[in-house]
Amino acid sequence: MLLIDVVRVSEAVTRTSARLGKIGHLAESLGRVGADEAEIAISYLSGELPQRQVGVGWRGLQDLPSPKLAATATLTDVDALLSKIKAVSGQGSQAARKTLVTQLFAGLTSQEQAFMLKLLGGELRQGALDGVMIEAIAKASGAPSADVRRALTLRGWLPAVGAAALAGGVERLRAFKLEVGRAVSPMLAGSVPQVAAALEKAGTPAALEWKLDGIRVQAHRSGTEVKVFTRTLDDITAQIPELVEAMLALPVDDLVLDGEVIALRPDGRPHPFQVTAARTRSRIDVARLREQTPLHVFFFDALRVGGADLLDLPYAERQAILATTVPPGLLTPRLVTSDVTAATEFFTDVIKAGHEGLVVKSLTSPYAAGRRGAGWIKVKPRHTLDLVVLAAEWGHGRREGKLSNLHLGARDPDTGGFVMLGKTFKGLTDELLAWQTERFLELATGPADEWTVPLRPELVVEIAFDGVQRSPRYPGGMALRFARVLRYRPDKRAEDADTVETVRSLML
DNA sequence: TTCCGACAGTGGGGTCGCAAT
DNA sequence: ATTGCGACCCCACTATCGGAA
Repeated sequence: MLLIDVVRVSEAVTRTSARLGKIGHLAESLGRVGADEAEIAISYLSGELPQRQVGVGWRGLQDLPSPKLAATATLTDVDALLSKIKAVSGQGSQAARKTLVTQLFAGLTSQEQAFMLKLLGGELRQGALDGVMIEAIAKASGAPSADVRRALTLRGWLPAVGAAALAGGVERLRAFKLEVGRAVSPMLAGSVPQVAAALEKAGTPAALEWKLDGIRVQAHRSGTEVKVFTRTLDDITAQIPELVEAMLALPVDDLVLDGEVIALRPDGRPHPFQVTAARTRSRIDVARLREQTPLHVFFFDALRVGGADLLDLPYAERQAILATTVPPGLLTPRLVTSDVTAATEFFTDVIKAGHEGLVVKSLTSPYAAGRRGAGWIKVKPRHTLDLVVLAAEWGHGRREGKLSNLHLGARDPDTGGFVMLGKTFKGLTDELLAWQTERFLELATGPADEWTVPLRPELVVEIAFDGVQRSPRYPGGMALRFARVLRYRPDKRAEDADTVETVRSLML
């Protein structure tokens, strides 16, 4: 199949707003693709590369050669070149990489170039990713979408699942099994602001578990072989020897467990997330790092124990098996209750212990990939501050032409000025977006650059956030984590905004 | 007819490893 | 030695579609 065919389908999908229409376009093209190119087509049309990443980002895509006139590149051609680029990037030669990128784009028409730019930049924006592609695969192959989803959970990579479905329909899909050593798509959680609401959604009794602010891990053991995967299915086995040892110490030698690793202080309280992140990303001299900053693992689910697959069991049963498999010290603290008061107390306890919040889980739900908000619901406390809008940035995509991203500042009584604490674009409705664009342009003090409009510091906005973290970037040495807009405060003036001292007192 | 679950889009801060400067 | 880039950890929220109620 030619790349141009895929590009035309992507363009049609982008133009079509109805989801069923998008699915129709995608399914039609999957019906035409050959078996040897199915994985590539599915990959590209769901916005990813078969290589996952090739070491080329926006910077490596500057100064591209002029386009060809005739579209002759096949999917196989393009895929082979991308594999070469990935290999060269791995060896670290920027010049060789640039040569290959130039070669790739020199073989494409302007239409194809535009597509590959978006694909490599991870910004396809055609309104269809995995969720829509699952339905398209189902439609093209004649298999129920539930079977496609199920296979995706077990295999962890949609193009392989799609190619199998196109080649052999539902039978091939049902042949996918959990394989120890190969990552499974992890189950995700939705979120609500209150414990009571979470209980209601999950159904009672529900399991309440401590939410630890660390790194999600999926640990596999087959005999003496252990592998550890992150939420996005990257292999981080080498970075976490503590977890490897913990897995090998278990009395069962064929298992897959789900949990969280986190760096704890000697007193058992958690380090800031940044400490855990740094530890789990470091690959050099891990032996020394683990002495300074040991990682602890807390398991909360069992997908396979002693050769038995547990994914389809209700959570309560998986939990019971987990509890007999791992020692109590490695289990995530939990409480099973129907009582809102008891649940609220448990929430208070976990916050007092310095952790992030709770995950409320239905006792009856099976282990299902991707589906946020179904069986697992997280609850976290929310802080708020009244901050001043210092500047705004022009938005992209559906926010083009709107001032979108806000620069937030706290008042500094010593200087009479404001100290920037970060940015946010979250929480804005279309109406608010339109209003603020108009209002900001009245307050503009002149464009600083192409993207940012500095403002007279007059507007006060109420911001919700999860915490204050140490920042190497911002002048006050601190930044807000997960800041989002709650509402504007027209009743407040900049002089009424919260101060840097208030913010500093929240940083621990 | 209304409601609501799932999905995609729009970006945020921090950190590491590596190549170029 | 420092800087910039790519990748990947953590992530919240709104708009929209279409099936469920």
